[in-house]
Amino acid sequence: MSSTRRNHAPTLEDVAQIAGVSRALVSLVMRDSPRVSIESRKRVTDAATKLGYRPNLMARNLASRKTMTIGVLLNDLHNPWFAEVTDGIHASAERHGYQLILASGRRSPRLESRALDTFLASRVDGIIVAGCRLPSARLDAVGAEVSLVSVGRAFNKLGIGSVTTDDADGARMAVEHLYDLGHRRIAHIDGGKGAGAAPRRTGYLRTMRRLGLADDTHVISGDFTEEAGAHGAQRLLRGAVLPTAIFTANDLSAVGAIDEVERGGLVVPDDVAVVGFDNTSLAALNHIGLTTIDQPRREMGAAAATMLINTINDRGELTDVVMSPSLVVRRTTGRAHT
Amino acid sequence: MSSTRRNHAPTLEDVAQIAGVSRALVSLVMRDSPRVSIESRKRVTDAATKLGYRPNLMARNLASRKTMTIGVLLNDLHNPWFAEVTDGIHASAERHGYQLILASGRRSPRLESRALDTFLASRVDGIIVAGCRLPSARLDAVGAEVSLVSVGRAFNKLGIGSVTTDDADGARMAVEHLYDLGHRRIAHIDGGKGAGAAPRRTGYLRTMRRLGLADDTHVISGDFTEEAGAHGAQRLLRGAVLPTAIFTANDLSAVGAIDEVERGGLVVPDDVAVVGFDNTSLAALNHIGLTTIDQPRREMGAAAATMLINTINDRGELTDVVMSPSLVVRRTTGRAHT
DNA sequence: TCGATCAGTTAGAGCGCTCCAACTGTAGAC
DNA sequence: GTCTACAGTTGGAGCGCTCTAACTGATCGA
Repeated sequence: MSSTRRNHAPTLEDVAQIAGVSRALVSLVMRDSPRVSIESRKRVTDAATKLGYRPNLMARNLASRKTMTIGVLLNDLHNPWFAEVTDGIHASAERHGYQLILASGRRSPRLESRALDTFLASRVDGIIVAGCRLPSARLDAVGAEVSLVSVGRAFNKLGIGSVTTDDADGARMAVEHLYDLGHRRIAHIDGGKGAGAAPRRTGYLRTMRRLGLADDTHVISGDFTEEAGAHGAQRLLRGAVLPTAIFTANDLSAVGAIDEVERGGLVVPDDVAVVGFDNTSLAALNHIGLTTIDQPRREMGAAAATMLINTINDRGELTDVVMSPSLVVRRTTGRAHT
Repeated sequence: MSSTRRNHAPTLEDVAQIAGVSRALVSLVMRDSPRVSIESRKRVTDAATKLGYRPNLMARNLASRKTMTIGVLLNDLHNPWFAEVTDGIHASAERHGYQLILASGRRSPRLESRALDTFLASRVDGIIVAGCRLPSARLDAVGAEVSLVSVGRAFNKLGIGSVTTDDADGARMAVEHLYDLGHRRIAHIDGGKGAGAAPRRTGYLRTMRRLGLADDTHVISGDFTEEAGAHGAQRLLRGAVLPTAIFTANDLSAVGAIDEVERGGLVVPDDVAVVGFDNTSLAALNHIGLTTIDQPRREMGAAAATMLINTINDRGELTDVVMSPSLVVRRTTGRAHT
């Protein structure tokens, strides 16, 4: 063991003693209270730096009954979407003086649930769940104890806020974009039970019907992974009638699908066009150049954090915010040649 | 505000009162002490579930003077490397009963430093920094207060542990692989001051020299980003003598470089071969198929966590662990045609 | 029968901080 | 000169828990 490691970190008491003032005064200085004289302040800060004093958050939070931190539950650290949403949360939280503690659910509802327990035990002031797969009832229970906002999945329930993109409308844009390029046989590889998958699927179906393409409708089930995209594309390639375009539930699946299509000897976008969803950094990689539906990920994160913080401070209500998606055209879509 | 939100969470005291026992007994039950009678245990747990009691971690940690949590500082949530290392840390921490709190440095030393302050204020039992860019002196100061392990960057200092890959050896493998394929003019787009960049650069230089290619040596400065890769490739394409192969400091740069090469009308790997470093999920995307140097990312994370936890419990020392890289050949390298 | 032993339980003193009410002393009002 | 006002400071009670030492009855051997 490092013998240089301090056994007992200095406390308020120690600082007070050195500075020759009361504990309460040191506490005031530490919290930047305006009603401390200049000289007292200096004596205290001098003593504090001399000792290397650092307020103990546990004690502070226990005494003040608030933590100024919000817990953020990320479903999957591997998907860039979460990193981008987190950036937005970070920005807003920082502006309001809140800290973040992150937890990864690693795509497992069990771990997600455990992380929420930890948040509750730590008495965070609020919780944001991103792309969470937990059943609604579980979130209700959590929401009853602390303010909670969900990003990427709507709940439309009192007591739980949400920030989502209009997924159905995004799907509409994707389909219409392909339609405008002359595509008719447009298939959809969906996201199964993942956050936002259902409305994207419905949006696809509805738009196809409206465009008179009901007979060309084809939904293949997936789960937001690259593998699901590849597998879905494989099934399409084996089918009797090849689609001229594929709309996938997210970017990762799109990448998987593209690969499988190319592996089958076809060219994207000439033989098969592909549209993703999310516009993550993955889609933006020039080498991939994926046409996709943009979600304002940073803004969504920021909106969620702001709503949460306002609620915590009784300056607002938890609501369901829906943001607008937009089409980003890159190189995986082009005129239909068939 | 939700009127259903409980104003005061139930405490040990409340549970004790309902169960008709002392506070201390409830505390024992909550910590699964073996010396509580079956019936007492039942009365307490019944009372606890009835009240929806949840131990307050702040209070517990304050009283017990340990937190059973380790702080993990991730430099960049956007780079898949960090997600993969975190998976390993998670696994080990879980096995030892430790919790994780994550923080993102967002590629900014200032934010990294602030996150470390929060960790210290929260009195975490130990800290793991991944890909950290903070100056050595700052980490020394932190390491003096709490056990600290760095992943991806070695310090070779007492009081700071590290888990790294043999970056120089990885670079050797990359260069030798290209050499074996007949390449001679092999350029390197480096990672500047990023973690691990220096040994990779030296490894490249040394190997080139050993292979008698000192005159073909060409280092272009970069910073581990896609843009740096693209920019580096651009400079190479404009140069008098085109290299037949590029070895980049990491996968992200490799992707940027490939794109720029293809944009210049050249074909990878026929005209220019490319080797990355890290073997992140990005390289593994079939659509990219990047030949790269694999780091055992999960293992590195797990090793760091295990070392840290052992140190915390006085069962081990902080050391510098170096893991072995390995070559993963995919589709961005092939025989030299020139 | 008596003390020793032991399982089970408890009171009480903290952990390091915040918050409140109360205090001190100086300045200004009259 | 007294009274109020106010800036600056303080003691002490608590936040919800853990931990130590001590306590209470059984149980048991001699």
